[in-house]
Formats: sequence, structure tokens, C-alpha cells
Amino acid sequence: MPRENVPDVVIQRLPLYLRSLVHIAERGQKIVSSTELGTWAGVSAAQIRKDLSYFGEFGKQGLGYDVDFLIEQLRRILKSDQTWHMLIVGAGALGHALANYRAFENWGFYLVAVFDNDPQKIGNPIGHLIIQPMEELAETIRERHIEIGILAIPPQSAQAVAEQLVAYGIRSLLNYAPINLALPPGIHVAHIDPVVSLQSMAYYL
Amino acid sequence: MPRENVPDVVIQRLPLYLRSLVHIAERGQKIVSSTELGTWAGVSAAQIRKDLSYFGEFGKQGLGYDVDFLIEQLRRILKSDQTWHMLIVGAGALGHALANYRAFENWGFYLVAVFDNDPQKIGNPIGHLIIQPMEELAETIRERHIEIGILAIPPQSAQAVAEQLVAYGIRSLLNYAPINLALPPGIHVAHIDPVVSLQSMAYYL
DNA sequence: GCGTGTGAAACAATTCACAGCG
DNA sequence: CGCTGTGAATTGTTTCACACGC
Repeated sequence: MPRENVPDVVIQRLPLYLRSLVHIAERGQKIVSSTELGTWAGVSAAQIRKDLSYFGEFGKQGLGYDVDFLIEQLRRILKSDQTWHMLIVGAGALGHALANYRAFENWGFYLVAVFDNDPQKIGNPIGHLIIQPMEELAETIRERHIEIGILAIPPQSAQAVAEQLVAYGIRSLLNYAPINLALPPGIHVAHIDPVVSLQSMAYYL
Repeated sequence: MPRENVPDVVIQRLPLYLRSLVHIAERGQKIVSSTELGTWAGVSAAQIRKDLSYFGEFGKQGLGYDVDFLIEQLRRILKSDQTWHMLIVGAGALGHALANYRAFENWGFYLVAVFDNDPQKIGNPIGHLIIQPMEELAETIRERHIEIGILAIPPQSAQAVAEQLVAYGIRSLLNYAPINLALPPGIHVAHIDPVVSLQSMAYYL
């Protein structure tokens, strides 16, 4: 679909544009210029136009972009117009917060299973699901066609669990454990670590 | 302290080096080469040497880096060798998970107050703290010398609350609300949004 | 006239490759 | 000899500026 190879930085900005566009649409606005969208998203107008140009021509010269149309296109490009199945490993405080987070489903990301290795927790409800034992991992991934794994476990076990998930067919991981995962090429890992974010900010304090 | 102006990407990588070094130190290793550290942190050896060279000469030629010494230096550079006071606004599931997250204090980040605007929640315990009403925001920030604010609230109120925090002297924000904040220059904002991370990953699926 | 789309120009980041030193 | 530190070369990203079309 992309006309040529798209830099990763561009892919990381598209969700920000999409979020800003939804905000603009909710205000009832139908048309937006790259300048205005750039102000909302915190990037330059030229950058928005260049980024979008990797994927096609979505604007109207002299006018701007149709907000609803551009939302639709970005959803398509980011594959947020289809359904993805996710699992969480780790039913601690973070696992619970994620299991109750309602914003995933708007974007096609459905949580369909939660796992933990603590016998005390297995069988307990979490969100609208039941905590399952790790033994059911392989079977559930296969049967529910799960593509995305979320790690909400301590760093000590993160590498081993990540390897299990990859072995069972997961290709995308959202890692909340504060450790750098070493995984084979082709596996995509996104990292969320508040300490890393805080440390980068503290530099400027 | 930095010899010249340091690119922001470099600052964002230093916490990853620090995290890897701690891991290496816990295994009892005393010396590490840029090649080995790079493998752990997922970057090239040359990049590590270049990044560190912005701040000084920390290695020994022909040998490598003293692990403990480099940890000490990175803690100093990232200001993680001193104490910072943080507050959370929003005592929902995420606020609770963050309030119970034990990893902050290892790095000098101390949570000293949690706020919410829900009268039902005010006065309830959260972690080792008590949920306070928003009216006490200004006073608490001043009295407890709070430098960092964490937003764990719905996106509708995030901009207004962020502006309040800035007005009361907060210069660094960790924003969990899925909205781009527009704030005056000089204020540092780090964003954590799992949907943004998932959307970037889904592109490659 | 206004705002997009896009080559060209400017700028930034990364990698290379090697001198220098323990 | 091995590994750091660093200019130089390369690669990647952003900004500029303008032709084009509504």
C-alpha cells in the first residue's frame, strides 16, 4: 500500500494525527488545513503534508483536508479499521487497569484473554474476563487468533514469557516490564516504561 | 554540564543504557564494552560511545567501562541521584496502579500526593497516601515542593488540569490522557498512550 | 488567493574507520 | 592487542519554496 518504504518515525506520528483529527471532528469541523492540524498535533505543516504524501494525495488544493475522509484513510493505513485480538500476561494492578481500559475497542483492539501464574488469581474475574493459567496460553492464542501480547509482569520473567508468546505465534508485543527484550527479527516490540520517561524529563529539570 | 547541546534522542537513550547497566551489575559483572552494552540495550556500539562522549570520557581504552562507575555517571547526568517529588491527578484504576508502583523510588521519584475531583473518592487511601480534593492542589504543590505532575484523568479535563498544574509551578508532566497538550514553551511533557503504541505496531502486522 | 504535494536544500543522526592509549 | 573516543563520510529527516489546481 505505501508507495515506497516509509520511515518508522512517520508511522509513529500517524496515530497522533488521527487522534487530533478525531478531536477536530468532535468539534463539528469538516475541513482542516495542514497548518491547523499541525498546531493540534504539535508538528509543522510541512511535516504533515510530507508524511501523508507517502500514502497518497488526500487533500484538496486551496482548501485542505476533509476531516472524516482523512480519518478514514488513516484508520485504513494504520489498520485500525479492522479487528485485532490481544492478551495480557500479568493480572496485577497494571493488568487490571489495562483490562478495564475502554479506549482500546474504539480502535479495533479487543482484549480476549488475561493470564497469570498465581494460583490464587486464576479463575478470578478481571474486566469482563476470567484470569487463566499460563498452561492455557498456547491453546488460547491459537483458538482466539490472538495477534498482540501485552506484558504486565515483573522484569525477571518478561524475557521468558515473551519468548513463549513468540513461540506460540505472537508477532507484536506491548511491553510494560522495565527490561529490554531480545527477540528474533520480525517481532515488533513497543515499550512503555514510566521511569524511562521520567528520567528523560528530569534531565531538563 | 554537557559539553555542547545534546540532541533529545540521546537523552531518551540514556535511561535504556542505565537500565541495562543495572541489569549487568546485578549479574556481578564489573566491566562492560560498548559492544556488549549495545547488545543489551539494542543499539550499536558506536552509538553508545558517541552518546556518552557528549558528557565526558567514561571508558578505559583497550578495556571498556567500569559498570558501577558508568551507572553512577548516568544517574548524575539524568539527575536520578537526587530526590524529585511527584503528584498524580486522577485516582481511577490507572492512578491506583501508578500509586502502588514501587519502581519509582529507586530512581529518586517520590509520589507525595494524589488528587481527584470525585467527592466519593476524596479521603480514601491510595498506596500509602490519601486522595485529596483538587482545591488543595496549589497549596500542596508549594508546601511539598512538587516538580512533576502525572495526569491519569480522562482526556476532556486533561488540558485544563495541565494548565492548572503549570500555573502552580509544575514544569514537567507525564501525561497518560490520550490527548495532545498545548502548553507554553519550557514545559516538558512526556506522553504515554497504549493506543498510539498499538496503532504504530499494527501498521506492521 | 489559498493550501496541497513535492523536488531540492538544509539540517540532523548514525555509522565508519582509525589514531591513540592502556 | 583491544576498545575507546572522535572527526569524516554516510545515511536519514525536516524544512523550504514553489508549481499546480481548486
